[in-house]
Amino acid sequence: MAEPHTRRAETRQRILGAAGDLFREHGVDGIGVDAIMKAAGLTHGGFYLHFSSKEALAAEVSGSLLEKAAAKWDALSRTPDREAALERIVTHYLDPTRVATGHCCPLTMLGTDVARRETSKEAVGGALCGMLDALTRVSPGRKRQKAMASLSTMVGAVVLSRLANDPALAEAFLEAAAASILPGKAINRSIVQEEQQPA
Amino acid sequence: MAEPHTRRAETRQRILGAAGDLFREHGVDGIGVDAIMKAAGLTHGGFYLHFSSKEALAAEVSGSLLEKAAAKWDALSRTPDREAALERIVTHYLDPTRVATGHCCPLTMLGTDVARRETSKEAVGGALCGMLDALTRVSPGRKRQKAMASLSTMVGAVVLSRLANDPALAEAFLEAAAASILPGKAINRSIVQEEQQPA
DNA sequence: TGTACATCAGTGAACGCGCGTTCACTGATGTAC
DNA sequence: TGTACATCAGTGAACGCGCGTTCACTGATGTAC
Repeated sequence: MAEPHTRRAETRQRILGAAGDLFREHGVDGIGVDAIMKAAGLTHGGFYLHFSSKEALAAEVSGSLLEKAAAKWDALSRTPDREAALERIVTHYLDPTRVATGHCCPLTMLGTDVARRETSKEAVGGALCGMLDALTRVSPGRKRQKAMASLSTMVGAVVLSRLANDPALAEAFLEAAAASILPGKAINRSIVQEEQQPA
Repeated sequence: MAEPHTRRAETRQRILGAAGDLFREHGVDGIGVDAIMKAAGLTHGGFYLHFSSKEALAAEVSGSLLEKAAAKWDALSRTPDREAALERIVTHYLDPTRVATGHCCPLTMLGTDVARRETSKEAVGGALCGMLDALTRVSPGRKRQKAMASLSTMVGAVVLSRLANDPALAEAFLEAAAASILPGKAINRSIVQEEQQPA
């Protein structure tokens, strides 16, 4: 239980995880290094053993969060039933409980933060293309332009939903977006919430 | 040239204007009160003569920026030719030079900041509904759901465009969004850029 | 018109605080012989 | 197996700095008589 470089790498991952949660909730400028380290169960002094600066951490967090999302979409998109895959991606992305609790796409919570930081933009570029590739694969006619519009709709709907102070309006944005991307589909909430409903 | 309450009100507006620019560029947490006051041609001490706190300023800036946008859309939407009005709103919103220079919709630049602040959310609620009303008025069939999806697409496209580090990709997001909202319309850039092109 | 006073917008020094970053140190684990 | 040393992850005090906010003061303008 004492591999040489394992402990260090594990700690690093723990810091990345804590930073991901806190950056999403408070924004990069809204939370300090010491709060992140405390959330990771450490003291602030050790931070620079793992990252060269807070900005470097922000870039790496943004990149890794988005890569995780891209990998998920990629896996979902490599299926024979592309129509069902698109529906799964969209319905999961626009799930109201995920949006309301803040467990939603990093693009919508860190988007402006990333846009203001050159290093973060670079770190995120590859994953963004990966998400577009996956979405293109399952879009009608496999049109990239269609995928870009759908992604825009999803991102915008989540941003607007989190910004609306009326809960009904917040949900309406998500539903309108889903209906516009999946025309003719009745939105099947049970797919998403299946484990929460006993009956 | 010395009306009693005019000077104070003018200064207040100057602070609001400077804060609007700087908050959009750096985020609310990314710029200080003293930088805002300096940009308004004042020293930082006088700030609290006009606003009770930085948070209060953030809420008022968000609200007033969005109300300005809502008023513009409202005026544009009250026209007999609703199809042309929609095209104008969308084309102006998605204008690549505006997006690239940061002179674009406050929703896309302050959205996450507002979503994290209860007072800002409240200040913005009315204007958001106003924008939706205007967009509904000029949407096909005057369907509110359609307007909500279109607004989502526009907001998301601008967010993604600012986040993409490849300029071609950045423009592609805007074009894809316009094409999806205005189907069958060839995008007429000359409407937007008419004063920049001599010939 | 002139003087004395009141009002008011703005100044700039000062405050306490929290931030990002550094660094001398600790203590646990791994290695050599 | 035991001792001596090296490595390394993490600690916590300390740094300089910039932040949001306060406040005693200034100087220009408005008002009273």
